[in-house]
Amino acid sequence: MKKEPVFLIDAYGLIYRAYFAFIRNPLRTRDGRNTSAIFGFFKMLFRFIREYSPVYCGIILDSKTPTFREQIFAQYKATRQKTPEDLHAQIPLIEDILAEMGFSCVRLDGYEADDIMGTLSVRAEEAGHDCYVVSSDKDLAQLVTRGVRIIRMEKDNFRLMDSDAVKEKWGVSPEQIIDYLALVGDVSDNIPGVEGIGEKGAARLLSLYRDMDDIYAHLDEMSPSIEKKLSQGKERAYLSRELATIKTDVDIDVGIEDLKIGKGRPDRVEALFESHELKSLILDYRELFGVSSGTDKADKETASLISNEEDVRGSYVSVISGVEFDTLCEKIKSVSLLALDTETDSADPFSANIVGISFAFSPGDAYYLPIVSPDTDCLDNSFVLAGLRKAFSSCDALIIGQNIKFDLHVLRRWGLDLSGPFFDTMVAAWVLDAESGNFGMDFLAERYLGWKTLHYTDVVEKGSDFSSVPLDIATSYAAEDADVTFRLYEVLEKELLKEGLVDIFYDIEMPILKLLTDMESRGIRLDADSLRKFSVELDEKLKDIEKTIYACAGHEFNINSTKQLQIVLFEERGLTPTKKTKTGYSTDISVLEELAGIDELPRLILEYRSLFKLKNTYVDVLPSLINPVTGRIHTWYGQTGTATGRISSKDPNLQNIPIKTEEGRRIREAFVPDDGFVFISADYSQIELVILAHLSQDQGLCRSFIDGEDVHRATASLLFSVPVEEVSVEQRRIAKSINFGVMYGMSAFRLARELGIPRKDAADFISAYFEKYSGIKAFIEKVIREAEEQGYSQTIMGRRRRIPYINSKNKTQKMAAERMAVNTAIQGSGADIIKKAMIEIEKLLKEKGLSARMLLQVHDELVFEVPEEECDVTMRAIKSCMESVVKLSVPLRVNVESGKNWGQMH
DNA sequence: ACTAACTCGTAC
DNA sequence: GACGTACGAGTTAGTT
Repeated sequence: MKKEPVFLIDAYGLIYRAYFAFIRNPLRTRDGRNTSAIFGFFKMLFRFIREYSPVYCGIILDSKTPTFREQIFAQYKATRQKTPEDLHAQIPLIEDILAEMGFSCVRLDGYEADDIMGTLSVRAEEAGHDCYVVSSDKDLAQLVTRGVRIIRMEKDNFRLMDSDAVKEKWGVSPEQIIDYLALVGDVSDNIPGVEGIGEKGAARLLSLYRDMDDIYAHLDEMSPSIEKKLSQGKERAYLSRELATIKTDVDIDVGIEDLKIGKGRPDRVEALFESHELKSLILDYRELFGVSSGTDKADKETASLISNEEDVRGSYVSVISGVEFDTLCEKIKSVSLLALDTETDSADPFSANIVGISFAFSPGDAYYLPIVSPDTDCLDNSFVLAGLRKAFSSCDALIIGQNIKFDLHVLRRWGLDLSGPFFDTMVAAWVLDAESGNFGMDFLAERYLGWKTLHYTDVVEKGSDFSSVPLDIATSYAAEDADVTFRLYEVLEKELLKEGLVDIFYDIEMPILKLLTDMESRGIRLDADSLRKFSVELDEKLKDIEKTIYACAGHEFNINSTKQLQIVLFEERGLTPTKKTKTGYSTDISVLEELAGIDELPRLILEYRSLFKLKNTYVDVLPSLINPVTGRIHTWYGQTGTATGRISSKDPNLQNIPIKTEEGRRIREAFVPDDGFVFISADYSQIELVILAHLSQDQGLCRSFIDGEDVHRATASLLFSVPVEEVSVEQRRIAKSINFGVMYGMSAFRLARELGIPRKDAADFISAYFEKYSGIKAFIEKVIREAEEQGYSQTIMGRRRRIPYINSKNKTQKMAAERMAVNTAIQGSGADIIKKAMIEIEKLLKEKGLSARMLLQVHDELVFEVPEEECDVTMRAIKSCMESVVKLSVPLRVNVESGKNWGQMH
């Protein structure tokens, strides 16, 4: 009869894996001890036992003292991070539990677990047992023979690997693994390997030659570069081989019979699990080891504790019967607050299909309504849709959601329209603290509720989606989201009130949310054919320039690699670098422009770059983003994407479509209105400078706007003391640079570079500017002072942004913070104004019965699609609406134009 | 193979 | 070090 197999478990491998699996969300006892490693280790061990029912099973540990490998090579594992203290503390606890369970733990000073496993595997095989080494370390593959195999932990599965599997995975046989490792090296163990030989190269060499000696005996057959690498790395290769070789003859006093799992002491095991507050492991343990429960009392306590845990989760209801659904609908109709969250099969709001909807009506009272489920019959979809439609139409609750714009799209495409009012917890958190940059629900739950949520990745397998999550898990995840959203609402609502941000939130951001949803779902039409033609033209031009560049450089290279370009420009051609980056010399546009006068190549690179950018960022991408259902492009407007209050746009970003160059403008021209419609574009004239004038009340700046002058010309006139009509083109250019520079806190260094003048001259311009515009100087100082005192910068409508480093002792940080403070006051006010205008325009259009559709917002510009016959009246309405949305002490002017494409206007 | 950091370039 | 706010393409170096 065949002998029972012997299993050897690499304990540290499992322990590390368990600990880091929970690293973002560690398990802790009530008094704060980390128990992630204990929990994860035994979960995995139990799963292993369930699958393999081992009789012989040794738990093998690494030496606590340095091993012989460190003696050979001091750098061995030198780059490893030190074991975290809270992990280290769990190891003896794990050993204790294992001992009480009846497992033998084996370790030996001076040797790694690998060496012990190697030795015991040989002994097991000799004694006629099959042997399995449980580890995910690829080094162990060298132990594989006919009788020895390895079991790798992959995600949640165990994968058995024999000789063929090793060959398939690494391309070499188990006997060659040592040589393979010696050539490739190992980053985590800090084994050097041969420099320049990677996995591919090593596998190829070992398919041609038996082993390393064989390789070195035939160096003359190699290509020159491989030969060079090998001969230079010979010493390291042989050292690496020694390090990678697992010992199979360690002098250790352990026999196979010692590995037999002994009789455990269940009461002690359970007490230990209990002391670590890991009750679910007790159940697993009892089930696996067939332990009859201990005393009645302990049993009852445990059972009640476990059911308590389940009570919290179990109160989330899966809605799968008609009666439950009816009850849910009744609730929707009668409540005044309702949190909802949709689950979908994709993160893209314009293609995602609905998988389920969760609702919460008060803290803890949450429901999950599955639409699609892998393991449960759902209610008829059209029945559910009809029922929800009816319920929502007679619902007047405040609808609460996290990133609810997404849900609105999904529901709308499913056939369910919600009209609000809305409360978006993500937007609320952003209004409260835009600087934090994180508005994800998991983060907010932790920050505002101290609640650790189930994470999406805990529930959905990688590469899969929510439609394949079993109902009970889907319910605990989805209903928790709705529950947490509801609870966040309660906290955030109070915070908004306390911080005086209620108006911004309810009067601006929530109406904007609705508006953005409409703009996004309308989308915009694109003339894809014209772009495809353009793409071909660009491709030809690029190929030409590429050839010219190679000819000019004398060889081919990757033009897109700044690293290679640096070599070509600054080494081969001997050009002088004019600017540095963190990693080397800059090759950006300003540098190339300077060099273009001296050398031909930089000019070619400039042209190449601009065309390459156009083609790969816009021309080829935009047509691919046309939605097959609507035939239009649907951008995603980010309402929480900026720290200043602006809106952002992505997939595609329609806020950075080229306009400055003739070639770039062709892309704008590809944006066209629907048949029978024209575009209207309305943009604020110099809005940020107007705001600066208003906020600073600077006399000179206000004057030029009141008189309706060209501001840059007026600035030049003041700066150079010449009459307005005598300002030269050059003078206006300088004035324009300074006008913008001031709002961004530009330095003399930068201005000098931009204008190509000495730094001293630039500094003189700036000080002359502030002398003439003394009100601006005072304004900047005031904004900075307020930020220093309050910790935040404020806009015209009371929106705030925290300025973290405004009181920093570090001068660079401090100055950067000052620039942020000043710019936020201006840029953020601009954002406030156009947002308010958008809301007013939408209202006015509705009142007047005009059918114009707002499509795009580009910070100071709005683009509409209007029926041709309504064009003129709509243009007038929009203009007057935008100009009168705020009362400033200087006129706020708007240019309106109409056109048959986006590029035609301006 | 995937990810993060870096550089560059487009817009306002 | 040196100009604010975004998004995104491509390269490179580091990690699985």
